[in-house]
Amino acid sequence: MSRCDQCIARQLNSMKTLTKEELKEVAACKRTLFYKKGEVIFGENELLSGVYCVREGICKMTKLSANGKDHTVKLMGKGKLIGQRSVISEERTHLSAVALIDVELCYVPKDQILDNIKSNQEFSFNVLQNLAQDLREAEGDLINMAQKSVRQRLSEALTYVSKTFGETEDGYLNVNLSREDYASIVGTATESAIRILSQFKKEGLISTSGKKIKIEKLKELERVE
Amino acid sequence: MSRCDQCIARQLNSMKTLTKEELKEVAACKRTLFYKKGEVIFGENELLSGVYCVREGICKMTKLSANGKDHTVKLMGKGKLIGQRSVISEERTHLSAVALIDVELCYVPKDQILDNIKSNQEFSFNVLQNLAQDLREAEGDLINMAQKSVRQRLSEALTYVSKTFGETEDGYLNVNLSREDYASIVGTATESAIRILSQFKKEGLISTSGKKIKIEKLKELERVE
DNA sequence: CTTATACTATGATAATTGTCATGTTTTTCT
DNA sequence: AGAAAAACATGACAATTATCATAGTATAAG
Repeated sequence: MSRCDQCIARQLNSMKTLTKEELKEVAACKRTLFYKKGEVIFGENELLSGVYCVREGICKMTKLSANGKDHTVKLMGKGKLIGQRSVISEERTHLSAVALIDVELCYVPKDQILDNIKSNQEFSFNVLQNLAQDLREAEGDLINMAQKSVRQRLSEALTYVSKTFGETEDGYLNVNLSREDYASIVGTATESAIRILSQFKKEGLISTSGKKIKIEKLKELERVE
Repeated sequence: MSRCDQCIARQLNSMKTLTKEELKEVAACKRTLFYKKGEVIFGENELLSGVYCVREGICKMTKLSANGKDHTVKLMGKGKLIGQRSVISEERTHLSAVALIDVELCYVPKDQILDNIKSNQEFSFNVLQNLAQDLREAEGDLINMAQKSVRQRLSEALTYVSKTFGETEDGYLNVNLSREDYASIVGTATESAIRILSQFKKEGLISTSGKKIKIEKLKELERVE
């Protein structure tokens, strides 16, 4: 049982507004969990008894479709709280959470979260603002899906991964997702994602080395139509 | 300046948790507004100084796309609070609000809302739950957009309108949207929406009289692929 | 009532995207 | 290192959806 007050991940979400006392309580009841790439944290339609704070790594939130493929609704990196929505609305999960790469998570029982929402006004308002932000992003994604081509969406996925998870010294994306992962994020067939990445390569917008991707011309990639 | 405590619309949202005293304050500062079909309540990228509660009618929340068409993200019927997200996250609007049919709205200054969020814990938690619910719906819509065909999405739009806004005695939808409205909701070209509605007619799933639509075989319409 | 305007309808065609098949390359495991 | 598995790549073709053109129909305004 480690302390929470110096956790970097905590600084990135609503828990930054908790008092020292409240943090001690969280630290006392939390558990640290490790999942390997591909492991399932929870599935669809489950009842959660707590939320998971991403300390290290990235999870994907996915929904299985009728045809057996799954769509990645969003990626959760360091500091993101997984399961918050379900816990707050007291509903079953409608997405599953899967480790996209190896992850370290802190599990916090839901009562700990709900109690703080009821007692700490600053915390509560911060959660509210975060949810509002999430809602804005979800609506933005919806509009992108409705109005933009696969090509545009894939170019945005690449720049998103670059900006959110960074690049190595030699310019490659820090996180190496498979073509299938990209297809699932963009909402297209894996072959289509592969084809368009090949186009981007031919056009000099990106280059690859194995499954590693380097963005060569960011400005032009962002202007793709 | 009318009273709020007996307003039906209020019962449908977080304001149902306000105390009599708080409601009096809201009643004292609110203004009732009327917009005709097609009139704009606010545009994209605006700063809002309050929220709008739908007392009567329906508004659509839309986003203009690069090609000049706009996409309808959601419909706001009786009791829905418009602008709540922007006010809470203290950001500019990213959608515009337009009267889909004639509407009557109550405008409530944002301080009135924010003050109640800070002082009334029950209200605050209710707003939180509503936002969580909205987020769930937005993610659901995103997945539908990614995974379902235009035909499926249109059939869902029809059943949604039927269930949400009801039907007349003779079975026609209470709200008569244009084909263009449906296209905007479904995220397709107007011609495609028209074509598919024609197919539905031929298949006996719906019938029409002028622009009025009647769902003939709900179960089968819901099973459309 | 009639004329203008907006909405609905449908055909023809093009563009985008998905599916299936097949082969190559890369990674992983022993 | 070598075999097996997974991921990547690409062609051929099918299905879906968008776009353009054109015409009919309903609705509102004068």
